[in-house]
Amino acid sequence: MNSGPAGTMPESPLRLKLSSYLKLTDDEQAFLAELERAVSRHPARTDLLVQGERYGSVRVMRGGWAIRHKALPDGRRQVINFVLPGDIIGIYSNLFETADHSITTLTPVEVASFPSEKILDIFRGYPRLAAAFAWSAAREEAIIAERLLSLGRRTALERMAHLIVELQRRLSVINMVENGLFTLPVTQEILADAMGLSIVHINRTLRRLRDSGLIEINGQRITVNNVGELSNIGQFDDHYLQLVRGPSRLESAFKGNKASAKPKPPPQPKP
Amino acid sequence: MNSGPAGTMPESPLRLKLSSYLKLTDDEQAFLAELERAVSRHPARTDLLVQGERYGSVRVMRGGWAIRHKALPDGRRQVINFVLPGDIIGIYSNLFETADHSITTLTPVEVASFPSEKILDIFRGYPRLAAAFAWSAAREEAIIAERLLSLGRRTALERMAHLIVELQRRLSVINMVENGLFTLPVTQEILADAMGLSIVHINRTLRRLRDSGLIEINGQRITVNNVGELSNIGQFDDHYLQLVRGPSRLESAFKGNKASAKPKPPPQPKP
DNA sequence: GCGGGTCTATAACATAGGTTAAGGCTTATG
DNA sequence: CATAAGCCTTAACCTATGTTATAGACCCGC
Repeated sequence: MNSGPAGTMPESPLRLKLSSYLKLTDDEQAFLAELERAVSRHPARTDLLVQGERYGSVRVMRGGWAIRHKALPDGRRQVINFVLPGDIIGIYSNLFETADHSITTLTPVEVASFPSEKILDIFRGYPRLAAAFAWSAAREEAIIAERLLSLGRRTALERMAHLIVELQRRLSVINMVENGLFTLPVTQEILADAMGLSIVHINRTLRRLRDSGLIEINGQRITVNNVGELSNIGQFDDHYLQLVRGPSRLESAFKGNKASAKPKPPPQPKP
Repeated sequence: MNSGPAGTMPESPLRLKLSSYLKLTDDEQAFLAELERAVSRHPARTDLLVQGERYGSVRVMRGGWAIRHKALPDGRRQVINFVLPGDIIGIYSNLFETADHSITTLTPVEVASFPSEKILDIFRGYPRLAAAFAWSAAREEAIIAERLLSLGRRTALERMAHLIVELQRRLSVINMVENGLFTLPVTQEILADAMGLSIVHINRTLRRLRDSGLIEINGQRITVNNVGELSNIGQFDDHYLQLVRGPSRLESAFKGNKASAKPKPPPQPKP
């Protein structure tokens, strides 16, 4: 996992993630570091947020894993997404009265938080950063949409293959994969709830993947031996993850905008 | 459908929708109207956006239905969401290079569009509107997450019931439901792709709902006879739709912020 | 007013994935 | 050190949903 010299601020996964989209200026980096300063720790299996409760501040995962999940009144549960280091919890959904989902830690976790109102400051003062945050939010939505495609149209085997490749890709960006090996601190029950399958069928499916030599699992360590084949099986197309792809569209948007920003100052909102 | 006197600007569904969240000032309404001025029409079964192509401007649905969908290389398809009047296409995903999904019209459609860069203007000049847009985006994500729960954990009958109630609710906000009756311009094939089911099973499921008298269908007109029971079956909880619920959290956020906005002007971005 | 397309409807049959049950392994605990 | 609590694993059996096939209704262009 990420760690720095004791007492120092370790590398920020959020910064790493945003950097894959946009080269941040020193100024922006400083502001970001400021946002992430108030850090708290929580043990594994703790609720950071509970369906129906009010949102507090905006949270940024700095280390550890969590899940975002929704439950039906009768107890059935769906994991919406895995929350990884660098992920932001409730940037915009903070605008809701109460949460329509829960967030629960899977491992001990380190979370930074800042008051929701800061978002408005970002909008006004750091438009590039605001766009990077919006990009991150859009990416999260894209991940969920892709998962919807999985649950709706992929078979169990395809789903599992797809998920494993996705997690590997997402973790790579924040330097949490080494030679196809990463930590997957997730029980088969949670996998089942994430893939819309039964726990037994998850087991069967993992067995098939292991038997065909595509992956290896010992404990919470998983090794991906053949990403290519796994991607084929899952019909994985990294498009939706919006990883590094040439000069950012945003850069040019701002170039075009810089000009218009001076001659035409934005109108003042009426109180 | 929405219509106004010929030649006049008809009521804006986007304004209606946002108003359910936030009372807009005259100024904000004017700006919104300006954003929606450039209107174009498209026939049914037209692609407004194709998976893999570049995004153009930001689009606002003013009338008609569309679907947002993703396809697998082998042709299987998942409808991610229904795009209804008042919905915004690609506010933030515009920040991506290319689209990871397609948008296709189901009916003739009226769409307003404005250049992506305007979003930055909104951020800077109309923070309340920016928040309302963010609310709308977060709501859309919540809808997708709820759909994920449906596909993962609800049975076919429950899914259909849930979808029907959801659509009725969403359409109500923009005045497109009368006495439980609304237009559903959707083939069973599209329903199948939306619910992750086969077309045959959609047919069976609709039949059950019709036989139990909960709904009536003639052509594209659907009547919901018993929302209560339908909601029960689908375990429908309108929480995720974030409909009117008391004094908006946002209002107070801005009250709190108004004070700090003056004494502490937002820092200038470095060019 | 006729052929062809599209959509709904249903029946008969097939299967992916669910359920139940049971054993074993590991770690925690008194 | 014995018991319990989680978790993984597998087998046997079951069912919700998929597949294939066929027919009829409707609409459209010529």
